[in-house]
Amino acid sequence: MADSGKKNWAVSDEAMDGVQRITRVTLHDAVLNQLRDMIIEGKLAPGTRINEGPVGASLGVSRTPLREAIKTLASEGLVEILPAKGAIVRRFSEKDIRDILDVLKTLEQLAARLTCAHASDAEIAEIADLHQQMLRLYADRNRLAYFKLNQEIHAAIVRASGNSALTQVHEQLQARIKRVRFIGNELPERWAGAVAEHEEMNLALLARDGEKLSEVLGRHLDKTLDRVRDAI
Amino acid sequence: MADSGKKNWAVSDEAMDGVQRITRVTLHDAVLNQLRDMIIEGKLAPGTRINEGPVGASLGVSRTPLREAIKTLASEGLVEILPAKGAIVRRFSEKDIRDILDVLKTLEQLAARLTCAHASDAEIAEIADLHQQMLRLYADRNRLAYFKLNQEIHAAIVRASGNSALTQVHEQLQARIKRVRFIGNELPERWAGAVAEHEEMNLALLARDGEKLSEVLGRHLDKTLDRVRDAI
DNA sequence: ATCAGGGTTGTGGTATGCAGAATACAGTTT
DNA sequence: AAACTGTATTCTGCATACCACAACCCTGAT
Repeated sequence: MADSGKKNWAVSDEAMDGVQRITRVTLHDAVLNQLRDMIIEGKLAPGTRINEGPVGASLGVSRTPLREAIKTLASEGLVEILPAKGAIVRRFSEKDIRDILDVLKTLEQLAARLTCAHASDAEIAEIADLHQQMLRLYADRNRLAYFKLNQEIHAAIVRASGNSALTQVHEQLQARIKRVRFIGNELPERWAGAVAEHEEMNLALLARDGEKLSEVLGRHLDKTLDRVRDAI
Repeated sequence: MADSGKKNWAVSDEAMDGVQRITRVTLHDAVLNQLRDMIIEGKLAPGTRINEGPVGASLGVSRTPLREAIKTLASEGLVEILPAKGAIVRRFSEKDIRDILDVLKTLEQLAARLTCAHASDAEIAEIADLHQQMLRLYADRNRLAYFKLNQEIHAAIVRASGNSALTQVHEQLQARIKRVRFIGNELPERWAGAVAEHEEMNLALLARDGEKLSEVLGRHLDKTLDRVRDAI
């Protein structure tokens, strides 16, 4: 299945090591990411219609790539497409959020066991490092940066599982509730509680105690619903 | 969140009960489903390039909806898009399959508990009915129909959980390995084993024994990897 | 054999046109 | 005034034409 090309390269593979592939970003991708961010950040509120004309114009893009991006967003569950009416930013009910959190919980618990069992020391150290950074952001009460790093930690734990299907699905569901999750967590005591749970998570991770990590993550996500409930 | 329109209808809601909404299928959707089926059924083999020109022509569709459908397929993980090169049907390695099955197992086990706890008797009866139909197809050695019903049973168990995020994610992952799963299961003894497991599943479901159902599903999916291994 | 050019193909993107559905906006009736 | 109806307008869904440019293919020269 691997690349079986046997070319003799003028430049050795060794020499090309740290070189990062140049990434041609298609307009489709750019628009997709832009729109996704706008939804998550709330610049496009739930219920908002995505009008191809104006939106495309404001992004400086023709209808074609815009429409492609919208279809992709629909398949990711961030917008709904009503035939002949267009796309509207999806609105999540409390049950939707609960359902998503239930699945996320299960996924992260699976990831917890896999990561503790298989991840490299380097990966774990990196997550622990993220955790330390996050603590500093908490000390500074830098909510936005804290939030982003928080999401990144969860994503990193899942990624370290080495299961790409798991990573992708987790990312998809995480994206759906990012918005509401950010709005929640506003009260100081809730925030403090979340940080305490993360501290537990970090210890379990460093000890490679999958069961413990799974248990803490479960609690963490159970409480998340309470934390965000009034943000819906 | 429900429709809060307070119009006075000339026709009462009662009278409009059994009326099924007319569904306009956009070309985008039609093409999407068609292509997905073609990939799952193997008419588009892994590695095949989806050439916009010919494919569009053979489907009798212009590039516009075709390209939209391709982007959606990419987001579903069924094709890969290489910028400036086009889309190729994704090829799954054994590790990919294993990863997906691991996630599917976790998801179905979650569904098992939810369904046994919350599903209506009618839903469970319907699944049991599907099971009986499947047994008849097994008796007839009707592999294709058996396979489809088999997939439908798994999907129905998940759907009965009432968790739509779970349902959607499950469907997405299921679609990715449908193909390889169909090719597997060819040897009679494997087939018989799968049927036996389904029999257990059915009993657990009727007894609403979530733990038992979860355990059987776990075994079932663990064995699935063996069943399909040589089909990769 | 490797490499450099040159033609071909196909994608990514834009612009445009058009049928038909949705919506908004009347005008009419009761 | 409220409800209905017909019309105008907007916007989507889709097709088509067109272009730049990257990728591929082939051939010829070193």
